[in-house]
Amino acid sequence: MINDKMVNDSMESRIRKVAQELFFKQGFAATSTTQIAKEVGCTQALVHYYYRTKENLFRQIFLEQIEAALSVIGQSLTQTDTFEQFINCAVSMYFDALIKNPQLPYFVLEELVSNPERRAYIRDNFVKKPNYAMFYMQFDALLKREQKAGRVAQIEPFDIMMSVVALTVFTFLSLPMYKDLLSRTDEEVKAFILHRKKEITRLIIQGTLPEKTL
Amino acid sequence: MINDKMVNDSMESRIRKVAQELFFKQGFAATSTTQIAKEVGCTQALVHYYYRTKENLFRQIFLEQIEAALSVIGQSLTQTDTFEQFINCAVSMYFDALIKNPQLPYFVLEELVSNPERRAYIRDNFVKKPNYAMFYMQFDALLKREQKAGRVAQIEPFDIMMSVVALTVFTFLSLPMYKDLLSRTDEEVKAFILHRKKEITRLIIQGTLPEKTL
DNA sequence: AGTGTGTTTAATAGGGCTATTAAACAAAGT
DNA sequence: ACTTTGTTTAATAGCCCTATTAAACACACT
Repeated sequence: MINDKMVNDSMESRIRKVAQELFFKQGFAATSTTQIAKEVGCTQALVHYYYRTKENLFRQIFLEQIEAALSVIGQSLTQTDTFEQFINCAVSMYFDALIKNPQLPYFVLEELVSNPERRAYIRDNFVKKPNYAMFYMQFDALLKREQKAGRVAQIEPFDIMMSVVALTVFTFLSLPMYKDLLSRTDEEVKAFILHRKKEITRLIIQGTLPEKTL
Repeated sequence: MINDKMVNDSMESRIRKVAQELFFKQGFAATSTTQIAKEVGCTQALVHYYYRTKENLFRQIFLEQIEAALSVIGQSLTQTDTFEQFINCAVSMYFDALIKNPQLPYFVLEELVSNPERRAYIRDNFVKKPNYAMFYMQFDALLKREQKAGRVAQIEPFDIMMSVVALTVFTFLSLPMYKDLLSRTDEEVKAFILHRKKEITRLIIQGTLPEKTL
């Protein structure tokens, strides 16, 4: 059995892989090309040979991750019909994606918060792109349809999105604190994530029921 | 009119004030004592004269902020009787506190996530202290009482806390993105915060209603 | 005037960082 | 055998950082 990583163990990809791990763990500022090189087992000059600048190396990794994260969201819309189905599906897919990549939320947050230029870059290259607008319009249409049918309360689509993202993302942001402050084992952390997934789905669905049914 | 800051404009406190602003804006790693000194208008040696190390200076600011943030939570319990009142009060106080200090959530998050030693420090000095446990027990008692009375669904107190904190904190974490990615004015940002405050309160209250009333 | 105390600066040691450059190395093509 | 091309290293320039030290400064007390 030969997998991707064994085939692709060139220095270039090893550097990239190690860099990603370290950037995820420590952020951009706290990670040096020297440290990356040491962990890879090559000289620091080689990191610059392949990627020229640290910023360059970082940007490649960052954009790839953003793109992957955004693509997850779009998928859940094509597969569902009712609002409840959509929430179930979206939260589930979101969680599954982040379980495989639990440091992603913090990584993206840190680099977007601490660097205004990166925000400008994301605005111009993602938010303004038709993909994003289309997703939002599709979601808006689904929601309006369900609201007309009396199955969902009159809440702004943006509010629902915000709440779902907040609850989901924060779960992963808080993991290091949950683990260390409350002295939890890895097993307990895993159980906590799955528990929150269920509770978040429940909260959103109940919280968006129309008044009539209350 | 003479206020605190005018009276207390000694170099020591000016350094501390500037340091806090910069740590808030940029985080620990990205802020240098040289930069602090430049902004204050003194030599970098003076920063070390008063605080000896950068870590020391940081820790003083960090702990003060944590302590202030935690004290806010406790207050809302003493003033309320029903669960709905409590949620209203807690979210409101939380929001009001963070509106005055919008960078606090990111600041605390960053330093807790990126530094395991600080987590250990917080665990030993705050989580294990009776204050925190007492708050949790009080909340637990209030919740159980309301659940018995059939006014609140059977949800774990920890889940409710997590959801409230997630929704509140994330609102402020996302502000830079909300502003820049969606090109919002400061006025719009302010309105957004107040809007989210209302929606979050609504979501939590409706999301914790017992089945019978649904 | 002189002494002491606390504040501030200039200078610097010592280290790590990014990025570049020239040289060594390896493998393939001719 | 020689050249070419791509990979890797060693060395280093140049910068910024933290922390320390000795010296200058200011002010109060006697």
